[in-house]
Amino acid sequence: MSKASAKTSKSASNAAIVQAALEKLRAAGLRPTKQRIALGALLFDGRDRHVTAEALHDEVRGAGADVSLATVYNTLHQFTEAGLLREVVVNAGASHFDTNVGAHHHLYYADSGELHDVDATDVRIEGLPAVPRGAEIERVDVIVRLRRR
Amino acid sequence: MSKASAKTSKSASNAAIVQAALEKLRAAGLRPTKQRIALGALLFDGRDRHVTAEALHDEVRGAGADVSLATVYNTLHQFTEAGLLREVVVNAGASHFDTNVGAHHHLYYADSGELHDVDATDVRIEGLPAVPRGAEIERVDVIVRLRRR
DNA sequence: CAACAGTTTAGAATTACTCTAATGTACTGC
DNA sequence: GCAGTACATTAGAGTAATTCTAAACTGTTG
Ligand SMILES: [Mn+2]
Ligand SMILES: [Mn+2]
Ligand SMILES: [Zn+2]
Ligand SMILES: [Zn+2]
Repeated sequence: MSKASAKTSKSASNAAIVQAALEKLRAAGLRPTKQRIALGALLFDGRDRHVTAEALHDEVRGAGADVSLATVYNTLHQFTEAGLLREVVVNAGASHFDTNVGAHHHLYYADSGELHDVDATDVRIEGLPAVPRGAEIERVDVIVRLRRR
Repeated sequence: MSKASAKTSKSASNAAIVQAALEKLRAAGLRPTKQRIALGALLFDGRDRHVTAEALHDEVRGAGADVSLATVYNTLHQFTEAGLLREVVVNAGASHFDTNVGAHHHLYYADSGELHDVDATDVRIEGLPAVPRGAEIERVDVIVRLRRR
């Protein structure tokens, strides 16, 4: 594979991903700026990802885009409000933003910080108390904390 | 009730709580210092409590003891390591330290920050994937996030 | 009660994140 | 195409929670 063709095929697949990101942004009523497209292209490529603001910032800059950390935070929160991401808190240090917005739970490797999804349709939780009056459930999170043996 | 007798009875019940805290510390191999006893007396009075470092700091100083914030943090972590407390992370802002160290889950009121315990013996979680090889479960947390309706 | 290990503390440092206010850019209507 | 405007980005300052440092203090042991 020549350098040129590699570059071309990379550009081609990028173009499709960028296009998809752009459409997601429009559908969410967010202006498709250069920065939001760059971040969206990394986040909305079909994989289930769990990113930290810092990690995503490093990643987007590594990919050649010039996006400030403030914009990464702004964008992660806007995406979350738009329902394109979900915020997951597993440790006191930092929030993780999750590209899987369906009902699911997590396996958390405390030592590496890795998060893995567990589809919620397979999981039944029984014996929880009745929802207190005047309150409603926003979400139920199950976190299985794992340790390497 | 006279001022004097109120003071006496308060001192008497305090003495019992202080004594219990002191024994807990010795059993855990922690030197029973003035600061650790003051914090222990607040934490180990039999109630199930969920405190933040800042809140406990305010509380212990309100009770007349002179304990620095650094010591509150040190002590909360030492108590946690000793199994006298457990750390609960429900929001990105701050850690909560839980005096209930038995197996249990939480109801979390997102708006007020309140945490309520749900005994784990009543709760069955089915359909979780097998524990990955090379890993073992350290703990399973269920957090029911509630919103006022 | 001396000696030492363990503890406390003020204040500086770090980390994750938010805010401010100035500059830049995407959309709308012409 | 080209304002005009509302929205977006950003550097850098600010904040909140927590940790670190290193000097002073205290509980325990012999
Ligand atoms: Mn947030
Ligand atoms: Mn901790
Ligand atoms: Zn997930
Ligand atoms: Zn609890």
